[in-house]
Amino acid sequence: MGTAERKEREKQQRRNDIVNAAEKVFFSKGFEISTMDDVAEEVELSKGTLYLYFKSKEELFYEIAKRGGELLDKYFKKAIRRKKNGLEKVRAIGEAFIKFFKEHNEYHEAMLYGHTKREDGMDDECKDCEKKKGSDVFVNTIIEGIKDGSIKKNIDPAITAFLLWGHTMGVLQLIASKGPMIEKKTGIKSDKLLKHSLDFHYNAMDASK
Amino acid sequence: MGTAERKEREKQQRRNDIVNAAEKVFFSKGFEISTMDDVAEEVELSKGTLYLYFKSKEELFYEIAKRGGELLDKYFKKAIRRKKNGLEKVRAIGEAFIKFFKEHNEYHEAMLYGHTKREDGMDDECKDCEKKKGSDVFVNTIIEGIKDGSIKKNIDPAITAFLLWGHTMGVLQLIASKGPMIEKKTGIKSDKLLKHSLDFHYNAMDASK
Amino acid sequence: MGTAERKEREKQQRRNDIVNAAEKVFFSKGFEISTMDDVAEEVELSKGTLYLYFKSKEELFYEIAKRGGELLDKYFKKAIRRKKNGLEKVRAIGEAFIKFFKEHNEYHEAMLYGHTKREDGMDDECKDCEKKKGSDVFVNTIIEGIKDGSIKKNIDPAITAFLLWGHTMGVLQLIASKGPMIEKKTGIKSDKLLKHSLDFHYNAMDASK
Amino acid sequence: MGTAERKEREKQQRRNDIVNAAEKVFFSKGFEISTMDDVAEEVELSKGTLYLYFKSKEELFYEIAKRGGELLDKYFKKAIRRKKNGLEKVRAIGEAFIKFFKEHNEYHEAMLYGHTKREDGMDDECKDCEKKKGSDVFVNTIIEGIKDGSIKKNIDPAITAFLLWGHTMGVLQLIASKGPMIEKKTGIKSDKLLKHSLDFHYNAMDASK
DNA sequence: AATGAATGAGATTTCATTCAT
DNA sequence: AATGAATGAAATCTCATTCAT
Repeated sequence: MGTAERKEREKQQRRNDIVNAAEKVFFSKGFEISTMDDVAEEVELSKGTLYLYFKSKEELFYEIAKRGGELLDKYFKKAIRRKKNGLEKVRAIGEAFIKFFKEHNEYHEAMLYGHTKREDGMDDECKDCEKKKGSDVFVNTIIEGIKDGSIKKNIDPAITAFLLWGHTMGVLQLIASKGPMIEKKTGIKSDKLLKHSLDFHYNAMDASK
Repeated sequence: MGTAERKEREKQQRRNDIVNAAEKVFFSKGFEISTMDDVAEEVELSKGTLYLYFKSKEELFYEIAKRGGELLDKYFKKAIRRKKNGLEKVRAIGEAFIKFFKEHNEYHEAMLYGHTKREDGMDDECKDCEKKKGSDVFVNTIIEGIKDGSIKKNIDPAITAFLLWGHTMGVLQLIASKGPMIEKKTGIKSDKLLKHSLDFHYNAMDASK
Repeated sequence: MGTAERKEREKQQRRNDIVNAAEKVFFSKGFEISTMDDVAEEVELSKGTLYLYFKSKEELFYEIAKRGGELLDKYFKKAIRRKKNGLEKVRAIGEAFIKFFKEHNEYHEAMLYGHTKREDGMDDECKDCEKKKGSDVFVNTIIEGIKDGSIKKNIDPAITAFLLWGHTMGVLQLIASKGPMIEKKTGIKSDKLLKHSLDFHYNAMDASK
Repeated sequence: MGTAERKEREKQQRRNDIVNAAEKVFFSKGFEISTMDDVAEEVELSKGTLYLYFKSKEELFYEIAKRGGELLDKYFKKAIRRKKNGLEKVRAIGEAFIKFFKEHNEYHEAMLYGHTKREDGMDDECKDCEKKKGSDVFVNTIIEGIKDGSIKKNIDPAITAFLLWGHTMGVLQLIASKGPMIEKKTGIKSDKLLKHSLDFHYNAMDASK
């Protein structure tokens, strides 16, 4: 009794080990360059075994992006707890976003890649589930803010959420590729840029302004 | 006399031919998949010759992104002509941006790629020259607007330009990967999203508001 | 009492199930391509179990060829029943051969494969048992025909049987690979070719001619 | 002058070298088992180079079967020279067939394989060219024999040629797989079997009988 | 008896890059 | 300047077989 359960748990654990190893490799070498051999060596399993758990390199790859999304979602969830209205939650989400990429910059490339790649052939169930969640939080929070009066009534929640998401990603990306150069040339820190970007939106949607 | 000149011209011409061929191949097959063989066949030169003009596939690749940047720059230049003040110019630049990606969607992946990739080993001279130009237009126009009074004095030109750039790229990218889904789910068209994104900035910097 | 027997019966049954599944897989995918995984999935047993009953893929494979041979043998047995002399029996055997490959074309590749492959490492007990049977029928029938006067006395039963067998297989094979082309080019149907091939031998051995 | 020619010759030579090496490997290990690595090592070129000359293992493989066919054809051509009528030519062809497989038994598996394999994806130009030639010789010779009166008028040249071909292949094949066993059991030599098989046809088509 | 996770040696193929001519 | 043959390291994925439970 409980044997099947244990086995299932072990299987999940192994799957997990593989993703962990893949992360380690992918994060240190970059995605395109990393090979299944690298991952196999890191996790100390045979290459063949990898293919028992993931049917292609791509699938293993998406698992990482998914993880990033899930983790980001946790940041969001934690951030909006104990905030008293929609506007504050939006602000908190934005800050969580910044915090996430500060603390888990490794996921940046992974999630970006998920953005970039043409999406075909992936498990439909899994595909984008993380991004859906992410953007849903945005939309729902904005709607909440409109209802509770903290956010202006005349903005479109869907559009605003989409822009908030797109803008933040865009800035993060630009920072990733040009941040150091910007700082060198203008003295402006990446954090300041991000904060500006978010303030931009808060001010625009703040019902009290 | 003039022989050296002619030679130089021919060399440039050949270089150009190669980039043209590379574009054709890259745009039709996608970047990662395209091979130097493909390009060589398209341009009807031997693979070895390609390496006389570009020292790696990457460099050839960046040449395309550069072209995209230059073309975009032309769109900008044309857009701001005959606009009477900085604010209008900024607006025009934003619209030119949208127009550019509508008319030359092929460059999207190329320029995005330029954004994404870690930048090492590139010819320092070439690297980013196109983006510098692009963002310089933004900065200069904003400064002009501040001077002529059409743009609020209390904004930071560098930060604003950077955000304008990053936001627009971010939205474009999100549209590229999720645009169709967004339209299906919410009925919001990509154009509307982009326009919203730009209006966002205009309104925020418009000195008359 | 009877328990051991039942166990043995069950074991045989399971073995049978496996061969059935293997046939299904092999016949639908082709031999070289089929994998033990395919068979395991089809029979709803684990791959490991397959190896309890057959010590290699090859052995499982030969089991199918063997079955084909046994089935063919049944066709032969049935065909010669109620035939009054050796010559008629030979004719009947030939016709049974054609009938067999018409009705069980699936076995063609399997038996051919048995022909083609270098034979090493097979269970000596099993190897060729089916073909022995098959060709024995030929030899015995010819001997019978010589004894009863329906077949010429001056032919060598072993040689004739061997040729009958080889010729028929050769024609079947040629038909399998070139039959359609032949029919398209010359209008000659495969059946006609086979019949010709057999008539060839009957006439040559018919004592009354 | 002549440089291009020389280059072309060298290229053909190299192509030839590869096929030679492939033959050596394939003949000694068997086809399925042989790898491109084996061939590359034998010919002392890199694996990549092999793919410059042949676009797949299959194609390289077919080249060997083709060679076999061409060589067989030469045997045929040589055999029918100086024979005075169709019947004698048919007999000579049969003997050449036997001689060929005695002297170049290595080609047996190769050509058989060509027979067995489902034929798709091969260069249409090349595919079967050798077999076409081979069987055409048969048909033409039989027609010649009918015309010159050495072969019976009431036989169908196409059918007869086809049977002659199929029977001979079938016997050769059976000999290859069972020959030694046959000899052990019955004392009948392979040569005798082949001769019998051919005589069978000669007698049946000999107009003087 | 049955499982099924793990193996690991390889198979085929690709391609950026070099270099002798 | 141009060639293009050659390279060779890698990359992805497969699968018969084993073995601890």
